[in-house]
Amino acid sequence: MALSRDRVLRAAVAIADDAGIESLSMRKLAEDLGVVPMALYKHVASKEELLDGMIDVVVGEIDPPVLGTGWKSGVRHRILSARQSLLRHPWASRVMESKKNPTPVVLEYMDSMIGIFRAGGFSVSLTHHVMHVIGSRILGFTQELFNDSRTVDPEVQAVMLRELGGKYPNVVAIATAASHEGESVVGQGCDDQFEFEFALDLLLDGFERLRNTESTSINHPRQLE
Amino acid sequence: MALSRDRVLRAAVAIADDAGIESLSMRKLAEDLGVVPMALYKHVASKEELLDGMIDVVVGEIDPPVLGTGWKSGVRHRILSARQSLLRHPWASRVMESKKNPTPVVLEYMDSMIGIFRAGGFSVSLTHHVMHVIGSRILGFTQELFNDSRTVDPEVQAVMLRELGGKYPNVVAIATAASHEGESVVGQGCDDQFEFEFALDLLLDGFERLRNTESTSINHPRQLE
DNA sequence: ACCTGAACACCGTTCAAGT
DNA sequence: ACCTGAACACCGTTCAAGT
Repeated sequence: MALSRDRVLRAAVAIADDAGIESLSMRKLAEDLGVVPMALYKHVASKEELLDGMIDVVVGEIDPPVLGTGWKSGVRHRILSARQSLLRHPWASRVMESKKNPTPVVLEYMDSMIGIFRAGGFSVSLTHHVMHVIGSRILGFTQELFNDSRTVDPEVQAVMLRELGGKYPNVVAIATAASHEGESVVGQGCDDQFEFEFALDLLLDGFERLRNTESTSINHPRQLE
Repeated sequence: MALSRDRVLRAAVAIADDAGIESLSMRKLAEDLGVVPMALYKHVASKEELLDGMIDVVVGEIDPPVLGTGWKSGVRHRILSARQSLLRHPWASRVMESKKNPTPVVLEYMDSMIGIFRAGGFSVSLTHHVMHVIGSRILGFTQELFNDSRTVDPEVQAVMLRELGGKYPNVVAIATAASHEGESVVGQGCDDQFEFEFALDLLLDGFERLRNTESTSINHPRQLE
């Protein structure tokens, strides 16, 4: 019955699910919990942090990675499970896209996804491209991960990286390799234009292949599993 | 000097570009224009309609389709130009995703994109799948286009379709073909789960091909043009 | 008939006053 | 020391009063 961060987050998710994210206000949330608005601020520092916590609830519902079934089915199941979460909480992807910094839970999700590709024999560099391709499709936060590295003191950055490397080794490996020219540990982040065209051409080539084989196929060129 | 819809929209886009979409309020916009807040409501019915108009400004900046260079380069240039617009106006994709109904300008953009694929020899059905794949990447509104068709009177729907068909023949062709079982003109819209898996598998197959050929290639398996 | 100030019903968050 | 009501600085939009 006592108020807790968990109870606050779950009530907020329920409001957003039922009435839409635009109906979620601190005052409405407090009312639903039978509490004075200011009481919420003991469990979340601000509405911003409330939204972060709500994203973590959604990401926490994604199935853990299934190991030993090959990278392709591993990634496939993970992404389809993520989609189920996002369908249950339609506000989540938009909220995710509106934030500049991923939460630890989101980083953890990305790290384990990267791990699946690496274990499947993908090079660090190819994994990086591939994460860009699926990133904006499934969870729209990848591109901004290290985008402020230019304005950060390189020494502070190195410390940050070493610290993060303990918890998210795969993410750090990708981010480090992203400096194509290698002038610094992280460089100026990765070449977004390159990544965008990489993804675009991957799709266009796929479209071309489908078009060329369509005559030998029916309506749906691919079976549902 | 006189206030006009166009001047209101351009001022709103300027605020969102400079200070972020969260800084855009009717009151701030009025102040920037040297006008009392209520004066805006003669040119836009509500903030919602203001946002629609702003999206139209952004979409209006996308280059018109280049004809006669083949579907692949046509689509490629169109999408890269759309990306430039969205980079100039970083708030635009999020606003677009938050709306349930596309504006006529957006429909027009989709219609001409579909036209490029059709002229390039893509079947209606394949064009439909392919639009789903790029839709959520480039402009995130495709999926919701006809999602309320179940709750609409079929007769009203038929009239709507005939009317729309004049302006957006390609969009209507795609939407009509989307009823896989053909029980009604539009049916219950298209099978989102199928479309999602179609896109996912297209990407996974592409990843696999890249992985398999990576040993014979260097860092970037694909040249920038 | 047109225009607009004040008002209404909200926000997220601060802060001082009360216990 | 803790808790919280009132207050502050905002919203989008309505509406009646003024011209």
